[in-house]
Amino acid sequence: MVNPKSQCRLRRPYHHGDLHRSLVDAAERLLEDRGAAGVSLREVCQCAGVSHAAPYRHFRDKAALMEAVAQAGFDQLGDMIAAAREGHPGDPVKQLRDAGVAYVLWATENPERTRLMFSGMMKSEHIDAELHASAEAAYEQIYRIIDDGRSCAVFAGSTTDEIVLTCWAAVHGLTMLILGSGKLSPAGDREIRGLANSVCDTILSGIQVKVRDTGT
Amino acid sequence: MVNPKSQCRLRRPYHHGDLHRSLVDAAERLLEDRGAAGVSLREVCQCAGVSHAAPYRHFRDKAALMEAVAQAGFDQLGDMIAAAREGHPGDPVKQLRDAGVAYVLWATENPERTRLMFSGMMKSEHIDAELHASAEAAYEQIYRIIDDGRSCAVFAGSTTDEIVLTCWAAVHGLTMLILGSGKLSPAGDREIRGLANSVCDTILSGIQVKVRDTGT
DNA sequence: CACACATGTTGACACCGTAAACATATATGT
DNA sequence: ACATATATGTTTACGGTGTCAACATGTGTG
Repeated sequence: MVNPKSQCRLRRPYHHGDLHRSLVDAAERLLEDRGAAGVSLREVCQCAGVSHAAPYRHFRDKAALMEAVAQAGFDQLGDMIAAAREGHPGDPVKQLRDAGVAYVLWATENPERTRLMFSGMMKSEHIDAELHASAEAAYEQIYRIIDDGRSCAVFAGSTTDEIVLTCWAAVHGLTMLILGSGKLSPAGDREIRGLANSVCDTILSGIQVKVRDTGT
Repeated sequence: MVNPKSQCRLRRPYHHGDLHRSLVDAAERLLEDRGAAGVSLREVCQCAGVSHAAPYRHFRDKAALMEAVAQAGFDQLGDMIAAAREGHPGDPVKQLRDAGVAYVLWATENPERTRLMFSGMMKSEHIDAELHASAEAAYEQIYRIIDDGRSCAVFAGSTTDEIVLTCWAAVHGLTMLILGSGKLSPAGDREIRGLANSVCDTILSGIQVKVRDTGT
């Protein structure tokens, strides 16, 4: 039941269609190649082809818009980890390794989004419930890997949560060091993969049940 | 050789004395209880009792001022780690554990400064050489711990740098998760200490030379 | 077809970072 | 000692930003 007029509505209808989405996309693009400090709401608007006050019909704040961007990031990141998990059914070690590498790779490919996700924005105040849920979902993926590993006596350690925390911390920390310090700024995926694997190795050798060493 | 006038110079001499320092201090205070987004150069000025353009005699930028704050942070952090190292001479395991705990504790006590240090500010562009040096010095402390540990066959692993990276990443990652996600927001030092120790344990059990298990 | 409502626009405001022109205190050379 | 140069702080001004209120324009519903 399409209004005949809408068939030839080719240029900027007064109503934008899906501004919410367009704004998030524009903000995402702008964020990734200008850095968080360099993204202005007004430019996002201009980039989405609307006036500078339009976003206020869809987002409470500039902060709220950025929260939406962060949430989208968490969803993507969670999917990457989920994929790693489903890629090696029944093999928690490989799952964990792949998940770690995927985490680092995604983050280095989306540095600004990653920074946004983890620093400050969601810091306190009134984090949106949805954002929190998305972040939780990503965490959940790793939790399952570790929990499976403990069920089949592959991983050892006091608590699942404790192991998850350590793994997440190690991978996340590596990520942040790569993104942040300028100290580590590996050129390509290959080197990043190497670092990620190295960190995962150490962690794994710390949480795997020790293989009985029967001497030479 | 004091000018007689200067003896009774009790209120605001036209020249501030040590504005550089005052500005860094004010920025630090303001940063820690308003968050990075809420610190305006103008308010820093007002807080230091000078006009809003005064900083430009001492800092190229607002960014440069924040870099100075970050640098001070790295110096403090490095000192904490150095103290942990010197607290247990000849015992790399304890050194590493204490350093890790000190790291996390300092960071949670100075959350905004920590966020500033590691996210974005130093990201690229033209990081000040001094800042880089301070960050490097902190890293150096951990390097020495690991290197000592390898020298006396306490730690095992391919490269010292690789182990340092993993340790730093794990501790730094834990820190960032505590600060960032809202997921972990431990109330007091006790719980933070517990988490830090837990992470350090796992790492240590991954990098220590395996004790020969001779059976039950 | 009239009216309510959602969505987008315009204009205004206070604030911010920055720069140029100006003022003042200290240092330096003679 | 005094004049002058330099370092440091102030004033004024400008463009850009986030946000809000008033207004305009479509869309849906009786």
